[in-house]
Amino acid sequence: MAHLTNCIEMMDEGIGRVSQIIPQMPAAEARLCRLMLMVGASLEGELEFKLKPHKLNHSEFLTLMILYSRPDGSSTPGELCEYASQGATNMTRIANALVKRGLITRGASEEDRRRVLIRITPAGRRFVQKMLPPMFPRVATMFADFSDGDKRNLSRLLRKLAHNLDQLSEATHP
Amino acid sequence: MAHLTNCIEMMDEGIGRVSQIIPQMPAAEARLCRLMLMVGASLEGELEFKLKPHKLNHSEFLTLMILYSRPDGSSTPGELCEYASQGATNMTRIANALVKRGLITRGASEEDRRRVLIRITPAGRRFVQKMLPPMFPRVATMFADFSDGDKRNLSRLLRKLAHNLDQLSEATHP
DNA sequence: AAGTCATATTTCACCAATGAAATAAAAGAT
DNA sequence: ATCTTTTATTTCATTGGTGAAATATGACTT
Repeated sequence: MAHLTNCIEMMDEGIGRVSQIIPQMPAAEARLCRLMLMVGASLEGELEFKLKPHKLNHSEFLTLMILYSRPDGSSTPGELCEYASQGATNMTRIANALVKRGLITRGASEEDRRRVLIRITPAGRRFVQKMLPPMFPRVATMFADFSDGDKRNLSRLLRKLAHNLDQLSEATHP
Repeated sequence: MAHLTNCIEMMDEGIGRVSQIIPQMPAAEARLCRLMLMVGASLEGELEFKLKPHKLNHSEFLTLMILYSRPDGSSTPGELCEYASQGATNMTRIANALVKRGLITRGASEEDRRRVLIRITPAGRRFVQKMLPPMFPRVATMFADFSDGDKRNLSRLLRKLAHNLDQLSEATHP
């Protein structure tokens, strides 16, 4: 039988029993949390699996994609840190790796010479355009049996949850 | 401004631009993937944050909770590996850590003496019962503005996605 | 009884990620 | 002109997970 489905079944029963011992527990919400965590981890695994042949990890891929998606194909380490949710140390490492492979370049900014301008190269663009399309079928398959309404709904609910998570972390680890 | 919301906005624009360059891309589905990955990672961070004061990591917590949720409070390393999605080596480590803290015990099984019976201790139960309730408010807050229909829908859609992911990985990395 | 399979642990080596602190360089403020 | 702030890099130590191979033990098969 399939792994994720197995774990979910197990989790359902487990939470059922725990909420009998501890009735104050918000059982439905706890289930949703666990579901999100499991599916998220599985999706993460899926992605890493597809990236491995290209010798990219998630952060490198994300960084490259951010650059690719920029109108001018460029950004700065600080900005990339923010959007790729990485520390500065790690971003330096990521940029090093991508520069070494010729997918991006590093250069000093004209206006503010403290800043470093990171720019995707033509080779970087070609690389993305070559590696992306083979992923499409699998992504499409994941949502193959989702109606348009399903997709809209999932999108809406995830965004709502994201908003609440932001509020939470802003309130506590500010 | 809030971090996750920021990243999502950025992602939305990025995918919009990429799908203009590469029109075959399943843009809506790609968005859902990224959303899942972002929210999942954030939730993971939330959880680790709540576990840190108790000096537990996610795998240890999950293992302990599986035991706690069992009618008889016991399991075997192999089974725990499966449901906690961990390798055997890691499960040995996890069990070591929990035994050292007196939260579980290890003993030989009666029926099959190859097996090791892992059992949660009374101290382990008390530990769980003490650490769990303080998490409830935050979990509840995450879904505070979700209607019952919202929750049902999210649950349904995540399970559907989980099922598809299982199919996918069964077909490819079998 | 011998051989094979199943279960768990240990050891070892390794890689990925993380993050704090020190450093460097340039911009901005007073 | 000096001090402060911003930005990026470097260094270093640590953590966490991973995985292969060897070992030990007991069960199952014939």
